[in-house]
Amino acid sequence: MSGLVPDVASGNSVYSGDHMDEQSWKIGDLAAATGLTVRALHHFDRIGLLVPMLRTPAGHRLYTDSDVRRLYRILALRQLGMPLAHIADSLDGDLQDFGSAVRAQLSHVERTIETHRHLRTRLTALLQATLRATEPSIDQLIQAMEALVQANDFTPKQLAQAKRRHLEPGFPDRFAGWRRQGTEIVAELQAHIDGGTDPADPAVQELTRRWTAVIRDMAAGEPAMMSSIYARIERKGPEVATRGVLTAQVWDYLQRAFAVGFGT
Amino acid sequence: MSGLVPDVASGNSVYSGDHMDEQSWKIGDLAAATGLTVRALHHFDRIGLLVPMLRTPAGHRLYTDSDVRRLYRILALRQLGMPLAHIADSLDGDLQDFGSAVRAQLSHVERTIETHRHLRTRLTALLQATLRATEPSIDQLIQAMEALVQANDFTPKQLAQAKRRHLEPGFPDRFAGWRRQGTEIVAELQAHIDGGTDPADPAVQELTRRWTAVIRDMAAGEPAMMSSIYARIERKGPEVATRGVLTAQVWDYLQRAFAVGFGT
DNA sequence: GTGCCGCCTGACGTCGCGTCAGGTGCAAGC
DNA sequence: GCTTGCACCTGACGCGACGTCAGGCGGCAC
Repeated sequence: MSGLVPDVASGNSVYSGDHMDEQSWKIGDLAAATGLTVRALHHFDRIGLLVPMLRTPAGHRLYTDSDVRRLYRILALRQLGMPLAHIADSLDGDLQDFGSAVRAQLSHVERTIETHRHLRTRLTALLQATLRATEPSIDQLIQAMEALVQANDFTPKQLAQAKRRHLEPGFPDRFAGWRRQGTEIVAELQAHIDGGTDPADPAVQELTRRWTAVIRDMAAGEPAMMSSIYARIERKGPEVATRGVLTAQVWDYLQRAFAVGFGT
Repeated sequence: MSGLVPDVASGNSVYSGDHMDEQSWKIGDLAAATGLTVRALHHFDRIGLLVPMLRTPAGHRLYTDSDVRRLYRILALRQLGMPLAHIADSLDGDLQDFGSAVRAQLSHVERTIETHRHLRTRLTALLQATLRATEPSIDQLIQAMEALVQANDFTPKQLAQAKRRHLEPGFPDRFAGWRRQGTEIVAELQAHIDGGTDPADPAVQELTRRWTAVIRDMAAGEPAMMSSIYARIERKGPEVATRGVLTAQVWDYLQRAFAVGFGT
């Protein structure tokens, strides 16, 4: 990018017509200098975003100094993820347009981040619920997915089963055990966050496995139930759904660690 | 969604041909029940994702029970943001395919989140640098954008000016003042984070304004310099770039607050 | 003259549909 | 039997930012 100067020495870029002294770039040189493709510059030309001021008699595009300056601005705005049409409006319009275009882009980016955060939650939950369970059958998969998609937290069947388990002898002790283990894991994760540990670190990955084991135990090994638990966390928020065990910060970190772990 | 049962009572959905007892849905009913459009179901048919098993003599599509079950699975996977082609592969293939498709989707989502976080940083930085400064000229805009795009932190000109300012009398005091104010603002933001305050809250918005004022003061009001500061934060990370004043968590919160503030 | 590289234009494909346009099926009211 | 109106059909274009041919021309080295 910083080497974007006219290639006068080689003579390649200078149109040796009437205006010997005017600097101009051929499309290939400009593409190489900016890292764009020739096709992209063709495209910019076609849509009127960057129409080169000169052509050779043979019809070859020649980009002048002012064209290159405009291209600079285009690339800067493109780096912000702005649509080319908005870039054209901004460059041809006034500052007012520019401000609103940037704001529109910002709110769009913000929405994208939010929706993808939810997607990530659902994806990690699904992997959690199925792929590490013993022999995940198609039916279990479907149930897990449906649990994720459903609007309410738990199905009547799940509630009935939960009630039965609730009445089993020793249940309160097991429940207290889950809380204790969860709190421990969260505390260790928080320590890693404060220490700046990478989520891919083996110690963190081990913590994710311990976390999964606790949840799986709570769900009695049923993927659909595990999905429901994660769906509940997503909808109610980590603090409410886990009654204070999990914080938003740790939950985000945990998911990043999951994502890394599954990626390998 | 939960009301997805064949509309037998009205008789609308039953093909009264040879198989009176077979339940089937017409495309409009199915669309209404699932919240999809008829066009989307046409599309699924066209690409082979969901081809209804029956047609009336007139060529109208009739979706059977098994078609509806398949549609359920399709929608569940679509909720995960998966491309339709991958959905088809997953449903027609084995569990292995499914697992890798989910993992691929997860890593894709993770990348999207990361890139959009960077975009958000650049956008807020640009708004910070230009739109609240006094009369942001086109040249200032361009400079601010270039500062954001450039690979190195500060331009030689900026470094020279910084050195001059460094030697001014009273500079160490002003510098200490910026640090103190920054630390205060960060502490208050952290309190809001812990308290679960919405980033749109007026108190938080006021803190963003105070933050901007400090940065603007540091940059001597020059948009390009402000951009460079934010670019530095993005590249080096908040902790390193601010030498411990700003944490990653507060930085994220601050940007969300910016996004909300500019959106209004 | 010939070969090669760079340039040109035009057109199709991507992804997930939305949105017409033009035609048919089917039930109800006249 | 005829019209009205709604649901359905197929086919085609559009979006966004280009990638990827296909077919042909320009210019330079040998």
